[in-house]
Amino acid sequence: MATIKDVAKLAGVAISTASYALNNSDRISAATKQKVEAAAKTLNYKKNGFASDLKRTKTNTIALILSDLSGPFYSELIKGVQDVTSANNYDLIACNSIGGAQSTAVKFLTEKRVDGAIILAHNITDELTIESATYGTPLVLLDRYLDDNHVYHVEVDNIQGGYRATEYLITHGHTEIAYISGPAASNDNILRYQGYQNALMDYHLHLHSRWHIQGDFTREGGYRATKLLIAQKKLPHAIFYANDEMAVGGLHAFKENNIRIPEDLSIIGYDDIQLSEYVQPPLTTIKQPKYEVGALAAHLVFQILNGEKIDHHYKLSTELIERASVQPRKS
Amino acid sequence: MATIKDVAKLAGVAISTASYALNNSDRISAATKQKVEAAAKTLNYKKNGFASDLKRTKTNTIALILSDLSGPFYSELIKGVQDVTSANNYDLIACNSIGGAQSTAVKFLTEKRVDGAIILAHNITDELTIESATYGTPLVLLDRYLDDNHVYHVEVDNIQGGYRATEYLITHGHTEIAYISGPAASNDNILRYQGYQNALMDYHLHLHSRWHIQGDFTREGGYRATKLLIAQKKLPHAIFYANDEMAVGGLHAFKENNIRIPEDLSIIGYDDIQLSEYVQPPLTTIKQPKYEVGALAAHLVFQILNGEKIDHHYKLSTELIERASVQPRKS
DNA sequence: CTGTTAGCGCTTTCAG
DNA sequence: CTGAAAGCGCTAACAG
Repeated sequence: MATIKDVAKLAGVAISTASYALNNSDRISAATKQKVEAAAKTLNYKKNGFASDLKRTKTNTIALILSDLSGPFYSELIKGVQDVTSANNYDLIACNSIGGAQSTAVKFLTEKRVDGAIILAHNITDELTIESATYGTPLVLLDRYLDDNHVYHVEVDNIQGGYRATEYLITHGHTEIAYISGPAASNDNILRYQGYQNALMDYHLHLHSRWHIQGDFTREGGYRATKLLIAQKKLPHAIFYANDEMAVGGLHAFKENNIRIPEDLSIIGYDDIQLSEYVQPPLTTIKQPKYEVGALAAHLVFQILNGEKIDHHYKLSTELIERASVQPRKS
Repeated sequence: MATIKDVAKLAGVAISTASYALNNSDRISAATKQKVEAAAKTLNYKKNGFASDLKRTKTNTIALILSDLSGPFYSELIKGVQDVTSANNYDLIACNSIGGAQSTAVKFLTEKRVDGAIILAHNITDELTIESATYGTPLVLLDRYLDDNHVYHVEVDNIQGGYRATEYLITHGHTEIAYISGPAASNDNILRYQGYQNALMDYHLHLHSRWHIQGDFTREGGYRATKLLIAQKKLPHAIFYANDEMAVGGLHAFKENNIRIPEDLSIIGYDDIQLSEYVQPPLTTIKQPKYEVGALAAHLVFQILNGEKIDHHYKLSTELIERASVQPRKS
């Protein structure tokens, strides 16, 4: 492999000259520059990125860490991150955190291979996160809260979202509203449930534990939870699924049991995934500003990188998307 | 930032000793190792990944290059890649090729930041690809063919897939079959069309140019192409959409015009995207073995990395998924 | 088992 | 405008 040394030799100049020429410094005469470039071309010279990163002690790349690269992608979020990253002339790489401490994500975080990172992956431990943050890599967390001076947060207001969903159901005349939850450990889930409770309370409705069914954010889980609900003799008026995937699973269950949505029962989801528009009936749901989350997170990284003092916490709000899965209750 | 030098000093050993200790070499006594590790801990030492990559001249990571990180993800494909990458103890990063020569992808390819790459991105030029391959990075191309000694290919048999789709329509009694194509430049599209032509020929059916409508693989494009088809006075018996996205768009168009699928007209798609199962009616389509493509591609990278001599070309076959959008023609 | 030392390939002062 | 030289942080001979 040709190095800059070879290029310099072939061009008949000093190494530093070659380096300057290749990096478009204006200290180099046009003629010299030509020579060097020609030499580089004939040798098929490629700069070694690591060597220069090492020297400059910065990488110009930030990482987006996700629990699973192959998972359901937050496509909009990525787009947000991507747009501002490239606007700042930085590179973006995505890596997964499968494998915990052995994962690519941890390695990149830990070995200073990136200048900053945006994390949306529950399986990176808090300790590791703090540790990485401490030594100077700006870290923006998207899915949980960590009280550390070097860690920043952007979250969407899940309490408000949960509240809106529930309130919408209530104002459509439903009073018996079930909540099919995500995994108990999920922060998002806890907050949405919080919103659900608040709404119930504000409208003086009772919270029945029989209508809090455990799900897990998967379609399958939504299906099972719904079956369970159906197995209980009495149905609620409406169901708030903690995410759309589960609502889709629920739809299957209802179909199997000949329960019509929204005639017999209204349902609302959360997330506004692509599918929700196509399912029968189209799902009314709470949409999160995913693009904005991504863009904001990336912005923060750059502000921190620039040494600006900024807040540690940002909260974005949600939007209700009305489709056809909720109907006023005809009493 | 603490370096290995600091660690060595604090531990009272030589730099090399520290390095060995940190890398679990068995040449180091347990006691020394303890000392070094303790020192590293108190200094919050993190190895600098680049420095060691530079020294070892390998990175242990391979890249998966996609046209757009935020695009419709080939989730299964990524999973395939991921599984074999981590089985080989390698890291995987995904980067996007938006921005052409300025993109992260090109930078990583070109600056030797990865040991190998799998490319599924039309916007990386052939020249660049070959150039990168030439200097030794194993490259596996997923979406096109390039005749270069250093470039490897895995593709799914699109001719066969196109043939199957068309044949399926024919054996259901349809003789006037339209083809809504992808972008003219797309290799996949060309091959699928080839299969379509072959099937028509084998069954002695005519190829009418009025039934070859230009699309672009997007939902919107499928919608427009379908509108166009509808605007012509006569409808075909069936339509083969070069991908599912376009078929979904087509469905919208038909709905608007009160044309019932599959009663009035049968349609078949290609890809088996997640949506196709949920759309009304569920889409009959050609499924590609995406996971296998990903896994095989990653396998190849490692074989090449190990200096094994392997074929330059692999072809996987497709599968027809029967759902409800095709109906036998009642003449 | 431990220490000395020579680079990996590049950037960047600092003198010409 | 150009060149010599000093490292960035780490690894791996090699010699004790």
